[in-house]
Amino acid sequence: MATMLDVSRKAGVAKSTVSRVLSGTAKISEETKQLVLKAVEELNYRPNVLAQSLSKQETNTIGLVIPHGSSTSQYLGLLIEICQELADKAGKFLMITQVSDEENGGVNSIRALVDRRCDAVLYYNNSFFDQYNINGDTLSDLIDELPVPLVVMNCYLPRHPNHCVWYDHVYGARIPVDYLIQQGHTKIAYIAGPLSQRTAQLRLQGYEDALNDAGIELDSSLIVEGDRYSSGGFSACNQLLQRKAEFTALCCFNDLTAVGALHALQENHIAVPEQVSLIGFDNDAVLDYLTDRDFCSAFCTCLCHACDEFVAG
Amino acid sequence: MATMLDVSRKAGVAKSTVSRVLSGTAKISEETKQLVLKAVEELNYRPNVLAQSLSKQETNTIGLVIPHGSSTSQYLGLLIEICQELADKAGKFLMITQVSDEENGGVNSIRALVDRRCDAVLYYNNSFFDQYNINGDTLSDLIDELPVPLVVMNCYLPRHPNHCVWYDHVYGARIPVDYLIQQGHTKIAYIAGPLSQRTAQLRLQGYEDALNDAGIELDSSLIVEGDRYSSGGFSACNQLLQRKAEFTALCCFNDLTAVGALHALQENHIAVPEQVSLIGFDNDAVLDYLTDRDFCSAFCTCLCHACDEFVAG
DNA sequence: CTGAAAGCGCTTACAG
DNA sequence: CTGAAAGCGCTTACAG
Repeated sequence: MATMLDVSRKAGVAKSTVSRVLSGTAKISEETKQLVLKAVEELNYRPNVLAQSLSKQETNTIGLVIPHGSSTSQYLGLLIEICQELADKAGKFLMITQVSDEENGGVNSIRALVDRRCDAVLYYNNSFFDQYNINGDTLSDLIDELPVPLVVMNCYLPRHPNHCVWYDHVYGARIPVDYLIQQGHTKIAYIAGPLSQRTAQLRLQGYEDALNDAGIELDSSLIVEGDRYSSGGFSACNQLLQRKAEFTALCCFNDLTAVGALHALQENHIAVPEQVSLIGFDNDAVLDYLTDRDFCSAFCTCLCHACDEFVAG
Repeated sequence: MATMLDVSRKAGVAKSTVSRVLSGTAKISEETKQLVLKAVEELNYRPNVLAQSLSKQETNTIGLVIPHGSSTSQYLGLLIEICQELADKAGKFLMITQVSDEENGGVNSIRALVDRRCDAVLYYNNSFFDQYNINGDTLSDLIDELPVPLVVMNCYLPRHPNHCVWYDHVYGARIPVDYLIQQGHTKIAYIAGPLSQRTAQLRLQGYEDALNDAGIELDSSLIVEGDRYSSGGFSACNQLLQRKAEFTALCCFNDLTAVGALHALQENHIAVPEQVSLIGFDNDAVLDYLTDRDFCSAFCTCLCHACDEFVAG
């Protein structure tokens, strides 16, 4: 591979002159400039970015750490797409790496990007998939320790409110419930996500808050735990039916759960939405492919917690 | 940020000694080793990977270029996941970057990774999404020119058969058709993908080959073009029905197309599979969420064209 | 076992 | 406008 020294020799100038021509940071006579460009062309020269970065003490690179095990998530692709677009606009190189399936995988990935001297690092905290999820304190410690900015997505860090971007799950989850109440429902059942997960806890909280604020008494027999997949929604809904729970509306942790619940209701000949109003969450792409689109979905289109939106379809 | 020089001074040894302790490439007395490690610890020292790479003339890094606009693709996440896993096993760092939405975006991304001295680069050619798709000749030229190996996925390069991994779409697409023929069907309709795309052409070819080899005459009125989405499958199927085409089986470019076709058949009160056998392609995750799973899917689980599989469900 | 020195391929004051 | 030299933070022959 040709180096800058090769180019300078071929052009009969100093290395520094080649550097100046290529960077355009100094006045160079047209004549030598052409000499240099010709040599660059002939040698098919490309600067070594590693050497440039080391010398300039900056890489013009943003690091992005994506979670492990998220191949099924519809968010991942969107996240990458948006980050790439913003990086392009800012003229930065986006260096993406995925967390490995090992202890401290997340921290290791962040450090790997810092060790490669990214000017800043973005970390998407996936509360669901990573078995080796980084906890908030560790993330906060990292932010304090690292020589470059670390921004964490999908996780609230009390010590570093300006270094994190998170969803307001409590608020987001209560919107559809408020809507149902507004429609006159009082017997509203809820199929939660896996309650060991914070997101699921927070959304359940939103459901409870909405009922409380409306003066509707909480009925624990109307709440069942699902697993965030359609199969969990199916069995959870069956549980509700078996215990003869009375409800006119059913709110679900997410759309997949709602799909499962829909199947269970259909099997039990309960008409949706005539007998039971069904509502999901996420505006999941899967909704486009349902034969029967009998429920609506609340969704969250923006990574910023201020932008939650709700559409009843 | 502490450098190796800082560590060496703190430990009272030479820079080279610190390097040797950290790399473990030389015998070092236990005493100085401890001195060095203590200094490393106290200074919270981390080696600069850029400097290491420049000095060692290798980065131990594999580059992966993923296509632009593929946020909706189920393959992307899986591709990343598998590459990451393999890189981990090999002890390599996987540097991922996404193609920008601009002219020469693909080539630029590949070069960006080479300029960062990746030891090898993987490029996933996405025939559907990239409007600025790299053509085969350009890719072959790149392979010849680049100082590191470039491997292209999802594209066959005649000049570099050992630098590409591709799907055998013709073969893959004929398998379900062969199956239908074997079941006794002779009137088999086909909803193609967008025929401006190579993948769609090749799969249609597979359909035609299967019929030819079985001695069944091709009937162009049984072939309609879709758009690879369910809406295209829906309208394509309606076209077939409007022209009163007679068929006992319907084969589709992919599963989304088949989902659309299913809706159209249902609307026209045509029972699946009693009156029409329906078959898709991909084993798309969307199948798990259908209320009526009345068709089966051929799928391709492996990136290697030798591993196509078929399951009739 | 350890150190001094050269080198990786660039950039950038410093001179002229 | 251009060159010689120092420096970015490492590794690795070369000595001893």
